[in-house]
Amino acid sequence: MDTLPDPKEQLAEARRQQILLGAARVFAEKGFHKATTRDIARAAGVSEGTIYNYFENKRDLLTAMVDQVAMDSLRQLFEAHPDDDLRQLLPALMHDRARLAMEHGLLLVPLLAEVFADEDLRQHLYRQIVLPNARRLEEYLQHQIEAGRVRPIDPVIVTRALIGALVSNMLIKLSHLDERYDRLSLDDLFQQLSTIFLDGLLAS
Amino acid sequence: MDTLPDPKEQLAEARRQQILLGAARVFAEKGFHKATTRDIARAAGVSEGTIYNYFENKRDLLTAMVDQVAMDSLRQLFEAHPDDDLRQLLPALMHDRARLAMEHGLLLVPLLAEVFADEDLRQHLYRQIVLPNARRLEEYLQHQIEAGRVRPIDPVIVTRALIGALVSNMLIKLSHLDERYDRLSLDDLFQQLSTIFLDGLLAS
Amino acid sequence: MDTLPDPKEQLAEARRQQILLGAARVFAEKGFHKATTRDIARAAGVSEGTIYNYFENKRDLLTAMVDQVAMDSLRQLFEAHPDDDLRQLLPALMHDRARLAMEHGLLLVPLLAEVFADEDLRQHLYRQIVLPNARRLEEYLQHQIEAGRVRPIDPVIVTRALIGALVSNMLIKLSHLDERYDRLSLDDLFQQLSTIFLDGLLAS
Amino acid sequence: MDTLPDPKEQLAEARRQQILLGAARVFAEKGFHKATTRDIARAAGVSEGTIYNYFENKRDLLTAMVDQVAMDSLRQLFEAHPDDDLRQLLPALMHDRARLAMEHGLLLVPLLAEVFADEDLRQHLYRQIVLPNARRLEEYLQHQIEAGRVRPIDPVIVTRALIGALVSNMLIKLSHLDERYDRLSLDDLFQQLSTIFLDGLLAS
DNA sequence: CATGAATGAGAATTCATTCAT
DNA sequence: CATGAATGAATTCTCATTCAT
Repeated sequence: MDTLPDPKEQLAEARRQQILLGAARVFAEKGFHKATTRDIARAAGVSEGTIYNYFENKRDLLTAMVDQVAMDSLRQLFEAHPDDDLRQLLPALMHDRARLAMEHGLLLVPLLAEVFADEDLRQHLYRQIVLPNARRLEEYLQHQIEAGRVRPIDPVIVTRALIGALVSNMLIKLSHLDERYDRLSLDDLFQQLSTIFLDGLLAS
Repeated sequence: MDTLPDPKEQLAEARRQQILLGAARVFAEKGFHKATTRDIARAAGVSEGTIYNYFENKRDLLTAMVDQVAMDSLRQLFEAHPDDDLRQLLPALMHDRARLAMEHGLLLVPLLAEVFADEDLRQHLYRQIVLPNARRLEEYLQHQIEAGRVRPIDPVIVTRALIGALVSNMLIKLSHLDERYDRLSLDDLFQQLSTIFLDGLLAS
Repeated sequence: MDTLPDPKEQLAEARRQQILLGAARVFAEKGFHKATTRDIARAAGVSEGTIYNYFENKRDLLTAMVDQVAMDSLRQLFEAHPDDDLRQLLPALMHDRARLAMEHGLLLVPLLAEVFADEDLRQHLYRQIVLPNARRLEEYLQHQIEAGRVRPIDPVIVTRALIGALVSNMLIKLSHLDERYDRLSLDDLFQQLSTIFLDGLLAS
Repeated sequence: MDTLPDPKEQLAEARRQQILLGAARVFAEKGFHKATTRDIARAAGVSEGTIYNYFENKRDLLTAMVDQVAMDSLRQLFEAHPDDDLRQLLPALMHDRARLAMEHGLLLVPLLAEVFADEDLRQHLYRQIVLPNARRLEEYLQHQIEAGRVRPIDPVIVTRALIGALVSNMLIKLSHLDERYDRLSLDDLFQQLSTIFLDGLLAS
């Protein structure tokens, strides 16, 4: 229904994906700057020139990746858990985002690197990925607050706090920066994070 | 007791700082990769060659900066708030880390960029800065848990969650990524973050 | 009599002209080197590949243009002014060559550029265009000298002097290099150039 | 008197000349576009990087050459022949310009090529070289016209006609485009050109 | 130690040309 | 013949690092 599968366009899209995948692999291994277009071409199984038939320049590969990840939004999640309370939603949400992180593998790390290094890319990522997804959670929280089921805390801050808490823990786990995380299952991690955010630290 | 102020060494140390400061300024403005040694030399008021009398290479400037930041540890904070409960400690801790971020200004952003891009630097930063500071909080939390004042939640996870929540919010605020943060004082931000972590989201 | 209009060949010739025209337009606008085959294909309304069905390579387009211009020779002019004396012939000749320049527009400039840059092309142009046309004037001058109506000056030198004088003035006028030429009609220009060559500078 | 010979600056100027000379040699041999920076570096006996310490980019080498040639102006000539009439001045002037052409050798040809190809360079050359030199001759002619020794013909046109006549003949001779020029001495060439411009073609 | 000119490896990008469809 | 995606050689320019002065 979206687009008729014009065979030509389909082929082009496949090529795009092929190149993007190759680039992702090389970026994940060497980081953006140390990845040469030669590396990328080789990894994607095309010639260097072909890359430029599908992307403006090397940086454009990054931007395209951001948009790629952005496609995979939270919409389905919220539709699948319409009226759940936070106790069910929060772990599910973490699982979903974690699944995304695992799918895109360590590509996330070099992507983040460039996001920090590049003002424009940072804005691009924030607007394309963070904001649209965050907004759903914000709205959900707002409803819960109005229903009296959640403390009156700024949903914007909560959302970013959640993202930060999740990302930092995932990063440490995936990068094997701290061996204590190697003995910790993702389920346990999400469970504990959920508890923190739901019930707070203080013993009641 | 540490080092007698050998006048020669003092001069050298001053020079080091001078270069580091210049580098920090340029990194903050252009990011690590777009900062040329020429820029740095100019900003520091020395010649390019002189940089290499004090630092191995350009990347070493980054490493040195990490160590610089690391010096400024949490030690004093915990000594100043020995027996405080979390309600006092948490906002103070955030203020302290935020002060650090403001002091080093947006240098943090390019620093983070390279931290993500560079495996070794990532480990270096984690071990030199994150771990030592985190450990103090972990220990503190452990004591509080044992004393029954805090829920039995893994202090390691809590600590990283706190760091992530704080860093993500600060980053958005300092980078002006989201205009809603422009109307939010740091005090309010810290207050809300503290509440989230202390009391949780759920209405009691 | 030359070639029977074989409909197939006619179509091919039309295509050739179509491509050549597109190339001329692009060359005139961007110069030879900055004109890409893609530009040319687009301007000619064909695909890049098609260009290579009609021309060996990009440079061949230039050579073909030279020959194109060469077709338009002075023959008719001399046939139309058989017995005129130099006083009539010279301005007519300048007009004719100027008309040619205007017709081919500023294509001449990038063409000249490559002529200077490319030894082979330079010879090609000299032999295909300059020599055949110049020879007619040389012969005419030779007759006039033998008839005592023109000073005994080397017709070869005179001819090149005339060409140079005409081309340099036209170039400055067409390229708007000198605003004083903007207030000068072509007629006046040719009149003055003719006077110089006919009567010389010295007051008699 | 112009500049105190600062030894450092002198060295730098020598380097500049060294690079310019190398570039001139390569340009003369291969033309501007086919000359690689590698070629130029090798010909100049420096590394590629060094070129860029003295010139903005490859094209800047051309611009610098234009200015170099421009230095060598007609001033001395007019000062040496203050009150001469055209009969002496014209051949002297041609000799002088021809000497210049010989000195800079066939560098002129690739220079001209780029002048035709590059709008900006064309203006640069016209203003830096042609205009200043032409103006002296124009003024001289104006005086002679007012004194009644030269016909009242636009000095601007005459000057460009002279330049064109000289350049075209020289180019053919130096490029060996026409074997008839191989049997013609420069002196004879200049003598005939002078006669044409002074006395005109028509037998008196 | 300070200097900054010289170095040259390295990399992104372009584009004429080919060729399978 | 027409197409245009794929190719990859070729080239300019940058910049971290060295080292003679």
